[in-house]
Formats: sequence, C-alpha cells, structure tokens
Amino acid sequence: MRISKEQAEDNRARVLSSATRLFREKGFAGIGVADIMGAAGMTHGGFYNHFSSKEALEGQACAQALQASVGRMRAVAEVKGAEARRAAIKAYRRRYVSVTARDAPAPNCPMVAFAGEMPRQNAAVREAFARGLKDYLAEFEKASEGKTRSEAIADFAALAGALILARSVAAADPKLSEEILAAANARLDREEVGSGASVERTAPHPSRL
Amino acid sequence: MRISKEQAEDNRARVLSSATRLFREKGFAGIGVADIMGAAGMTHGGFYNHFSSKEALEGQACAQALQASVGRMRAVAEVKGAEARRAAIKAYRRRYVSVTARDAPAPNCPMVAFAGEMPRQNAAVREAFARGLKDYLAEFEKASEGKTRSEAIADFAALAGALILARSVAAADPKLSEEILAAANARLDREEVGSGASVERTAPHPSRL
DNA sequence: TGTACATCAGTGAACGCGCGTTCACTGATGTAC
DNA sequence: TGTACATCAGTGAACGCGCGTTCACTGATGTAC
Repeated sequence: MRISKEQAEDNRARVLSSATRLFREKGFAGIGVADIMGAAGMTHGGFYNHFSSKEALEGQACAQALQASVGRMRAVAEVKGAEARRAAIKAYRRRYVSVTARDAPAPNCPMVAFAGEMPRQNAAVREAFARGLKDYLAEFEKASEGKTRSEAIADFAALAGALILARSVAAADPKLSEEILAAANARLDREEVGSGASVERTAPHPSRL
Repeated sequence: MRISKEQAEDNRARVLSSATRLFREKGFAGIGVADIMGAAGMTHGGFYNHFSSKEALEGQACAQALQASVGRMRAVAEVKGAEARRAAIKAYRRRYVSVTARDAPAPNCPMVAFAGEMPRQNAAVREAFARGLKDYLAEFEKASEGKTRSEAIADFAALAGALILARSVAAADPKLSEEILAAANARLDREEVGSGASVERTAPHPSRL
C-alpha cells in the first residue's frame, strides 16, 4: 500500500529516532535492522526505501545523537546571567557523573556510548562522530567560563572516563562503581572551591570522602 | 592425531593469548572462534576441547589481559626508591595518554579496550573485568603516593577518558585527537607542580570563576 | 621392555541460526488528461 | 471535477553469508598387562 509523502517522511524520522535510541542502548552491532524497524512500527523490508544500508543509518543516527547533545550543551552555554550559567554548567557536570546517568538504559551521553566502537566503524560514521565531538567540546568550552580550552577538554575527558568506568562495573561491583562516581564528584568539588558560585552544595551522592 | 599433554596445554595457552590480543584489537564481537584458532595455528574444531564456549574464553581473556595490567602497575608501585618510583608513575601516566598508546592496534590498556562492551557482556565476563579493574585501581593508588584513593581513581578515570576519546576520533580528526591527548598531558603537568607532597594544595585551575 | 588397546587433541565437514539485503507483490497515493 | 494509469512505501518470503557449535573421524599418546 502506497503511503502519503508526509507519512513516509514521518516513518523515516521514526526509524532514525528508534535507531538513535537502540544503538545507544545496545551498540551498533547489538541491534538489527528488523529490531529497529519493529521499534518504529514497521517490518524490515521497507528499510531500504529510506536508507541505503545499515551503515548509512549508523552514520545518521550517530550524527543525530551527537547533535542533540551539542544542543543541550549549547543551551547551558547560553543561559542568561553569569550566576545562573555557572549553576547550569555545575549541575550539568554533576548530573553527568551521577548514578542516574550511569543507569540510564541509553547513556545520556552518546559520546560515551559510541566512543569505544568508533575505531572499528567505517569512515562516514567516524566522521559524523568526530564532527559531533568537536562541536560538543566547543560548546563545553564556552560553558566552562574561566577555563582554557585545554582545561575544558581535560575536564570533559575526566567526566567521560568516570562514566565509562562506572558503567563498566555497575553490575558486577556496584560499590566500586559508586566509588568511581564519587571520586569524580570529589574532584569537581575540589575544582569548584573558591569559585564563589557554590553556596548550595547539592551533593547528589553522599560524599564519603 | 593425539597430542602430548604438554603440547595440548601449550596450545591452550596460545589460543588464550591470541584471544587476549585479538579481542583487544577488534572487540569481543569483532573476532570469531575460527580467527582466534587460526591465529594460534590450529583449526576451529578443536576449540571446544579447551573452552566450553566463546563466552568462557572471553572471560578468561578478560581476566588475563587485566591481570597483566595489574602486574605492570604493581611493578611501578614497587619500584625501589621514592624518587625512582615517582619518576616511574609519572612516566607511566605520560605513556598512557601518548600518541603511541593511542595508535597501538591493541590498546595498551585493556580497561579502555573492554569497558565500553561490559554492560552487554554476561556475568562471568563482567566479574572478571570488575575484579581486574578493582585490583588495578588498588595498585594505581599505591603507586600514586601522596594522593588519596579518591584522587587516584579520579586521575585514572581522566587518563582512561582521554585515551578513549582520543582513539575515537584518531582517524577522522587527528588534530582534535592530539588536542585531547595534549589537554590530558597539560593537566598532568599542572598536577605535578610541586609534586612531592599533598602539602602543596596547588589550585589545579586558576580560580577565575 | 615390549605389545595391544584405549584415549583424546586436533581436523574439517556440516548444522542451525541470525542478520543484512533482495525481490515480487500490494494497494493507496499522485498525476496526466 | 472525474477517470485511468503510473508510482512507490510498505510487506513478508527468500537468499546468502558468517559464525558458534557439533560430530564422525584420525592417529599419536598414554596405559594396562
């Protein structure tokens, strides 16, 4: 049965959204075309009406996921008022290394979800990822007022590393996992000392250290 | 043709070593039983004389790779002489976020190679990984004299994050990749200022916030 | 020590399953007149 | 505006390939006597 152009475009967007979510949850290799189409409410055969291959979809999903993160980071960087902006980036960092973010089925941060698989992806996917990470770091730098680009990049690498490691042992050693998050949080505390902005100490985790 | 017991055990060890290397290079899903057996100089049929399943091998390979890292870290922690020990851990950290480490086909650090896949591995593999990371962090802490456990863990997370991110964009954006490594190195520089003791509370960032 | 037999590590064909991709078909949409 | 036909998004069976696993077989090793 033929479908209206609007409906077809809508279907395509839904497939891409499903893919973006499922790839983040299960990895590129961990989810199949049929699953993705099923999640979008269709059967697998129509897939190739919208995408030339699974790899092409991976590239688009990667780009979409990362651009969404760039947008969220930009929103933080563009918060009006220096004080409010400082609070926003601070809250963002705290949320980043929280138990909530760790346990989300699809990692909040697509960089964390995809980074490990990138060395084995094809060129188009890698380029989509690299562009996204570059844009994201640019926004992260803007939001990190008072820090150099180098400092901001090192900060983000520290957040990403903590989240990845905490996720990797969450099931087998929850205690170690929370210790890793707590360590990342403690470092944020130390860095923020004297920042003046932190009156209210919203410790999402009981800081045991 | 039957093989001597020594030869059989030797073959088993060679399969495990091949797997340890190949899993790190290509990921668990990226390499097959036949490839691993081929790399060990045998055909795929004999695999099940030594391992009950591919997953069982994954667990053993994970354990072996991580214990090797634990051993290397322990060697650093046990270097004789305070000065030599400080130089050793410093060199280790530098090497960790170097272009050389980034470009090694099998990541020098198995934690970095495997962490991203862990949430989707079975319980045995995850436990082998968690035990290895726990042991490794204990040695890393010992080697990081003058730092608390929390600080040492945060340090390692920062190194791991920088290496993962640098690897993820190495092919598509080498400039960004090296910028990430440089940022991690710059942070090490800052931290090592007056490295001798925890006395010197060097504000890690000029507190301009 | 020598002989006969049982064992079992390794071989390679084969099985079964999952998955990416293709294809003939359907029927509502879009279009030409 | 109405009619006839072409288009093409979606369907579901089928294909082909790779991969984990199984199995009958081989023949040197290990062992019982």
